Amino acid sequence: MMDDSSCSEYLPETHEFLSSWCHNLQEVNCQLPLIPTNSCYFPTWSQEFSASRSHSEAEKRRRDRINAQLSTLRKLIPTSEKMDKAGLLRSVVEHVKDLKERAKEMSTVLNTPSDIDEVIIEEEDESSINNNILVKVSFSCDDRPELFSELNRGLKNLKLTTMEANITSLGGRIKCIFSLQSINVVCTTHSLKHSLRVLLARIATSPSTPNFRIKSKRQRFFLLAT
Amino acid sequence: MMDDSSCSEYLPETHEFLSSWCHNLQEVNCQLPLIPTNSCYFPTWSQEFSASRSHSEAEKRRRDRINAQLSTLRKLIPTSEKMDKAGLLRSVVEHVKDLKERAKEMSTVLNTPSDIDEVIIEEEDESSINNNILVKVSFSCDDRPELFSELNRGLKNLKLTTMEANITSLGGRIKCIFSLQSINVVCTTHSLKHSLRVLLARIATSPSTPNFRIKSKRQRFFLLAT
DNA sequence: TTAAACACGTGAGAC
DNA sequence: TGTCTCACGTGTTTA
Repeated sequence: MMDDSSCSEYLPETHEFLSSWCHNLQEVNCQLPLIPTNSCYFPTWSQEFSASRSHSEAEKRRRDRINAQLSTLRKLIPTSEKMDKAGLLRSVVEHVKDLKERAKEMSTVLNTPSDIDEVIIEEEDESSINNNILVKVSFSCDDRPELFSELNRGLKNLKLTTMEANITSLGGRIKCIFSLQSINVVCTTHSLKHSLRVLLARIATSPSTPNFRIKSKRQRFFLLAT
Repeated sequence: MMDDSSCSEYLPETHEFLSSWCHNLQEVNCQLPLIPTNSCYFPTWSQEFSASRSHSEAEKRRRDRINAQLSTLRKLIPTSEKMDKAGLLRSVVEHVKDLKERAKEMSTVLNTPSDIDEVIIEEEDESSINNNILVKVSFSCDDRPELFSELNRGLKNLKLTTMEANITSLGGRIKCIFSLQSINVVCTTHSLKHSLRVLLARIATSPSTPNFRIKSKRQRFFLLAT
């Protein structure tokens, strides 16, 4: 009944006209903001109308943001051209599950980094024999330049020496498999494992340096082994 | 002002009461369906009201379907717990791009099946020398039990013998690399390639046996290259 | 005619 | 306070 463009030309007469449409407006749930019949409230109603307009505009922006992502997804998922929103999202769910499963299978088969951070610590059998603590650590997280210096520093602090390391980096993720030996004779296996877990969890979740934004994040491929 | 449960108990008095709220209802855009002041229209309005109710119920079902998929996606995407819908979808887009990229990287590097069906046919250099047609075929599609018998039958029909085959199956996908020799002397290289492409496209898109429902029902589209 | 799908403007609640 | 997000009921369009 009233579009946005006519808002700036709003006049008391218009208000009267609009008011005449409803009575007992407190109870009727109109799509117009409530219009007091006493016209001295006009400025208030005007403000309300403007608020309502900005509200609907903000809501439109929100809808547009969501729909923009949906149409991006549509381009990413083949054969989703003519699907409705729910169907599209169902395909997306399937697709993501699928890709994750395959990525996981691949990492299992090829020992490449998994896409979830993980820390696995195993005690080697020789530990009890040699009176040394020997642990094997498998560690996955996002790759970033400072990772190794942080790892080295942390391991040094824990008085651990690296006997063997196998590092695989793929698609912005990194997987490290270490064989570590403790040179701290007073440390128990239990506390050592705990400290290691804390250290690695910290390193895994520590944010990257601000200027290291992986541009393609996935276009890097290098494979290191020792 | 009136919830669903009171609908079945709708009475003319109620209608009068509701009618009293508005006048000139043709022009006021109420959230109630239009209520003619003449009560002889009551059945019509009742129908309209019931239609409106089923409409809003259907709309609610639609919203629920969409939101169910969104919350499934939320579980699949880490760190998306407290994101709004647009943010969640942005993460999903990123995630899908990421996973696709990684899968592609992997298949490129490791010669494992890609997630899109593809047929690549190359003519071997010796073809011209030996007066034989030798082609190398790289073929990816969804894996299923009948695939090989279909392939064998198809290749036999085209009078092709398999000189060499390298087959990799991973995550419900399969990649076959064949070296094929034509024993049909009257066939041209061009027509042979075309027949092969048709055969492989048919096999790739042919539906699996009903009892072999692979869990990962991937969308497929076709990429042909020579 | 019915049913499904969408965009819209609004009220409620969070912060 | 204002700003943002969400669910809701509605009008419209298409099949």
